[in-house]
Order: sequence, then C-alpha cells, then structure tokens
Amino acid sequence: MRSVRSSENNDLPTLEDVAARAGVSTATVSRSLNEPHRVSKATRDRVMAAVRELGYAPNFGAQALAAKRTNTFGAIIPTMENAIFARGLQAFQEHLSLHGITLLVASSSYSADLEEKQIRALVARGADALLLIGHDRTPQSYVFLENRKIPHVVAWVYDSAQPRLSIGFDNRKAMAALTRRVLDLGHQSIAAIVADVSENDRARERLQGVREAMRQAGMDPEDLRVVETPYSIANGAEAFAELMRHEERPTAVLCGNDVLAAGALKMARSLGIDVPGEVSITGFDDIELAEIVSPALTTVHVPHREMGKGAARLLIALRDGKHPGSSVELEATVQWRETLGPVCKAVE
Amino acid sequence: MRSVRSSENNDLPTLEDVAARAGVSTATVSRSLNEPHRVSKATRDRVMAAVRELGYAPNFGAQALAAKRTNTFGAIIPTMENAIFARGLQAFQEHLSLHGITLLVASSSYSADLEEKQIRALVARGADALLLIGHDRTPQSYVFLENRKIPHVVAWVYDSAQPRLSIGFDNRKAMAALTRRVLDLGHQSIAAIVADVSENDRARERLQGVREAMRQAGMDPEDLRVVETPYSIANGAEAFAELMRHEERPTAVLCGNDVLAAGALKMARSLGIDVPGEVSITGFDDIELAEIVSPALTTVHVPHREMGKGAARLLIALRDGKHPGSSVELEATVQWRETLGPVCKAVE
DNA sequence: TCGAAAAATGCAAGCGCTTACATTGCATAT
DNA sequence: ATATGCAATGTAAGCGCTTGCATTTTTCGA
Repeated sequence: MRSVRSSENNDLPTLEDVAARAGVSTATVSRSLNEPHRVSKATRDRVMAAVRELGYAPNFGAQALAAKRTNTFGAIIPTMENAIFARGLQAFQEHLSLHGITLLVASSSYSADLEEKQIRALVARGADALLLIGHDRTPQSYVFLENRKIPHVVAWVYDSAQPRLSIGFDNRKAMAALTRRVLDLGHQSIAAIVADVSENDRARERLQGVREAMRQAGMDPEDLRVVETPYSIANGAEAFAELMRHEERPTAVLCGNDVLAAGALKMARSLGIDVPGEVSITGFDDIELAEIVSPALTTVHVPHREMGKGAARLLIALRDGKHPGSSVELEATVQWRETLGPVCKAVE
Repeated sequence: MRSVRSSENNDLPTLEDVAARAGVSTATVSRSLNEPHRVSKATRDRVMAAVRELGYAPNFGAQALAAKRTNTFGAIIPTMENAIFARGLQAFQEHLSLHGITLLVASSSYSADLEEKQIRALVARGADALLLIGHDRTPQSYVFLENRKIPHVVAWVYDSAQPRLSIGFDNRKAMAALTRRVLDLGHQSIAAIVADVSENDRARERLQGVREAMRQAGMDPEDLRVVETPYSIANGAEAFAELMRHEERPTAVLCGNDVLAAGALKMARSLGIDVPGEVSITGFDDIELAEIVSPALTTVHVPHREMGKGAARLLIALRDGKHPGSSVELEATVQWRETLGPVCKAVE
C-alpha cells in the first residue's frame, strides 16, 4: 500500500496539495470549487491560481463517495443502430451538459430483460437519474428503481392512464389520426407492419390506434392484416413482400416506424409496385430517412428535440428534489409527403 | 453528518453489513466478490447468500476510489445525430460489456475544442480508457492523455505514418480506389463535396485520395472542384445545387460520406437531374441509408463492426497493461450500386 | 504425530473528497 | 470600549471499498 503523502510523490495533485499551495484548508478549496460565493474573493483567487498551477482536477470516485452524487445521468434506449432515438438523445445530452451533467448511454436491444440488466449496471455505475423509453418493463425493474429511489422519467410516450412521470406523445392517438387520413382517401383494405408488441407499449398503442380509427370509420378491426417483425429495413422489406404475396393485396400499408416503412418502400420498388399509385405506405417517427427516400415518406412527426430537452428538465428537477410537475404531453402530427395517396381504381 | 453506523439505519446495505451477516470480515467479502478463487467455497457460499439476502450492490464511488479503476470506458464520436458511427459503436459496446465494462458516450460535434473538453470530462468521470475518432485533435488533448496516462486508441483511420495506436482503414487509399473506378468510366469533369478538412483528417485524406487518383490518371488535381460543408443531408443538397449552377457541370460528384451523398441525390431528383445518367454520385461509409436511397448509392464499404470490436480488444489489452500489438489496418472496399455509371454523351 | 508450507482469513490503513460543527475575525450596534 | 452577529475559515469525521501484511487454520510429507 502506498504510504507516502501525496505531496511527496508524483501522483496527480489532490485537494490537499492545492490547499497547501494556497495556504488554506482543504475545506476552503472544496468550497471555492463548489460554492464559490461562500468564500471571499481574495481567497478564492488564490485557490484558483493554485488549482491552475498544479493542474488540479477533482477525483471522481472520491467526489462521488463523499457527495453521494456523480452528476451522471443514464439513458437506456432500445437501439443505437438507427436514428430513431438519436435526435432526442442528442437534445437530452445538450441540455444535461448545460447543467454539468454527463450522459451515459446503454441500449437494451428491445429486450425487457436486457433493459433490467442495463438499469442495474447504470445505477451501479453511479447514475443519479435515468431516462427510460416507454412504460413496458419487468416488474423487478420498477421495484429496483423504487427501492433505490432512483429518479427516472419515461419518454416517447404519454399515457394519462399511467401514474409514472413521463414526457411524450399519445402513440395511439397519433396513429389513429394518421389512419383516419388513410381511410379518408378511400382505402378499404389496409395492413400494418409493426414491431413485436409484447414488450413494447409504443408498438402496441400504435397498432391500437389503427384499430380504433377503423372502428370509428365503421370498419371491422379484425379485417386488419398485421405482420409483426423487429424494426429493421430488411424486416420491413420482407414483411411487405409477404403482404404482397397474398392474393388480395392491401391498398395501404401502415408501418410501425420509418425504418420498417423504408424497407417496405424498397421492396415495393424492387417488386415494381408503384407507390402510392398501387399501394400507399406510411411510417412513424419522421427521422431523416423519411425525407430522403423516394417517394418521400408520409409519416407521423415526433417532437424529438422537445422530448429530449423536456426529459432533461424533468429529470434534473426530480434529482434536485424539486417538484417536477406532472407528465407532459407533446403533439405528434401527421407529416404529409408522397407515399400516401388515394386508392387508384385505374390500375385494376 | 450522519453518525450512526450503517447497520442501524435504512440506507443501502454496505460491505460491512454483508460481512456481519456472513460472519466474516469485509476483506473476505470483497475478495469473494472480486477474486472468488482466493476464498474457500464454504465461505464464499455463505457470503453470496448474504449478498443475495441483503440485495447488496457495491458502491461505485467507493470502489473507484479504493481500486483506482471504474471499469468504464469512454468514447467520443463526432456526432450522434446520424448513423455513421452507430454500428461501430454498437459493436464496441457489445464487446466491452462481455468484459464487464460500461461504455460512456459523448459527442464532439466535429469540433477539436469541444472534443478536448469531452476528453477531460470523461476522464474526470473516471473513464479508464478512451476511444477516439481520427488523429486530428488539439495538442493539449494529447498532452493531457499522456500526462494522465490514459489508455486510448484511435479508430476510423489507419495511417502508417502515425505513431499512435489505431484501428481502421486507409481513407486515402479507399477514396483513391473509388475515384479510379469513376475515372475508368470516362469521367473527365469531377467534383467533390467534403467536410471541413481543417480539423478532420478523415475528410482530408479522402480528398487527397481523389487528387491522388487523378494524378495517377494523368489529370491535374487542380481541376477538381471542391465544396466544403458540414456533414448533413441539407448541406449535401445545397452543395450539389451549387455545383450544378456552374455552367460546366461535373459528370461525377464524389461525396465525403453517405449523408452528403444522400443530400446530393435528393437535390438531383428535385432538379430533375438523372442519376447516374447525367451525373454520377458516390458516397462513403456504406451506412444503411446508402442502400435505401434510390438509386442505391455506390459507396465505400467500411468494416464498422470489426472496427468497433477490434478497438475494444485493443483498449482492454492496453488497460490491462498487456502489449496490444501494433495498429491494425482493415480493408475498406468499393461497394458498387447504382449511382455510378459511365459518362453518357447521348444527353448532350 | 509433528512441523513447515500453503491456504484462508482478518486487521486496519488508506483512497481524495465533502460537510457538520467549531472557531476566528471583523463590522456594527450599544 | 464592549457586546453581538455574521461571514470566513478551519477541524476532522466519515463516505464504502480495496489490499498489504499479519495471523490463523488447514494440508500434507516424513
């Protein structure tokens, strides 16, 4: 074990070194750094000079241990592989860094079990608070968060039925609005390509939205053809192909997100199916991709940045023991582009 | 200040609580957890039972403070907004988590100054090692890394002239190969849309690659028209429009990455310019986007996942004081798709 | 059966910082 | 002058864990 005092060796400078150099106690140095107003200007200047001369930087572990906080927040998103959460996360991070908070990111690969592990890992690493996506997770996850009293907020969803603090939009309502637009154009035979709904409330709500709109339009929700498949371009393409193999083709395919829709669009092209002439395709999320594909994707615009920033704000308030207010609902609106059109009888 | 011992209050259980419950010393508990082989099976079982019963989890700060390591690595990537680094980072993370290491991600927005700040922030947060992108950064960044002896590896580039440990591909060579393909098709008038090359060696090398290929083909590199602009779809589109406003239009536009190329492609479409009939467009990176756009992008395929995994391996070796070996060069190959074609005289 | 080496365990000193509480110094009111 | 209050600073006790060294227990060859 090391026994020499820090001033006698060549390790990194410590608070004590700074204190010695500035001719004050370690307490004063600590305060100069963390609560400058509690220290006289003269002393503070002297301390700061010493800090600079020594190239001092606080030791993270020691700080965390003594202060019982790390100034690190965690976020667990379903995937980093595509851009669905990128913009929101970027905004989240930007807002956090304004407050001197660092962001730690982990991904759960859309698995509740893996997410539970990641929650534990991030908390073990000292995350002061957590950003989570969606309400669906293992009961143990919630128990753990409760027990450890970890401030957390759920984003990407708003569900007034859920007691938990959240910021996002009503996935069902948004999808229902989009579906109404589709039905208004005369589509009678529609299909949906969605993610596995068993552990994903966003996907589930979106699907419910479609059914709800059908019901309102006097259609039977049972008639909706649904393909469940993990989010990816390739899967979207495959699912679309499957739908098209059926003898009675749908005239509109509603996809659970833009990635699936992009895949569907790609497959339509390679099958020589005209979009939106023969089949209309819609997405959800309005990521950059939606604007790039051709024809450009009609989708649901999601307020990524507001969500990220709002989540940061809520979480900081929560961590500081302030009352964060209640869940906030943002609007997700239909973004009209080119892949949605009226049913075209001419083709038949 | 709290003065009661942990066993008397309702805080989280500590090592001491576990030790008391198992009837051993804290040292034995610590060893059971970290070096199980140094403890007899009987004791270990008893300790583990106590751990489970108490729901014990080690305190991160204390562990970091005492062990002088956090089992956390950091990565600083230029941007999280698009998918350029996503796949590589995902692979990096997957490999790290196999070794019980958590990943901390920060983004520098392609700014060397900001990157320096992020480096300091991550190190302050206890990152044991860092993944960095490209060789270009402030001298102070390198001084800092040297002084603190932070293991680090540079990814996304391989440059035999650089002494620093790196894993990646030769950007210049890859771009030169692509350019040769372009020139072989008869293109005489070519242009490039690249990122700001002043703080970005990848962009610089790619540009040099184009010039090198031109020189080899007996052309004057001075004839290359170059537009510098930050990576984004919108900027790619704008740059392309600018090139097309010129009276003598290039017949091929080489873009610094797929995002710029996607923007260019989008603009070509809205200007009614046929790709690759009138103008060929190429990208770089081969992200998912490249396959989605229509026509599909001819680009340079980058071994994202191998790079991420390899970087993790190098970094772990480095941290453990083992000899990681030397820099590794991976191959980046031309990915032929649809946006590159021969010069079409017929149009004129 | 005994002694020595090896294995298992315990002891306790830190790791570098924060912060409750004590002390000092100084301006202001009396 | 003296008492009073407050701001500035210091003192020192932890925070919960790891680990070098000391001590105890076990193992095993002779």
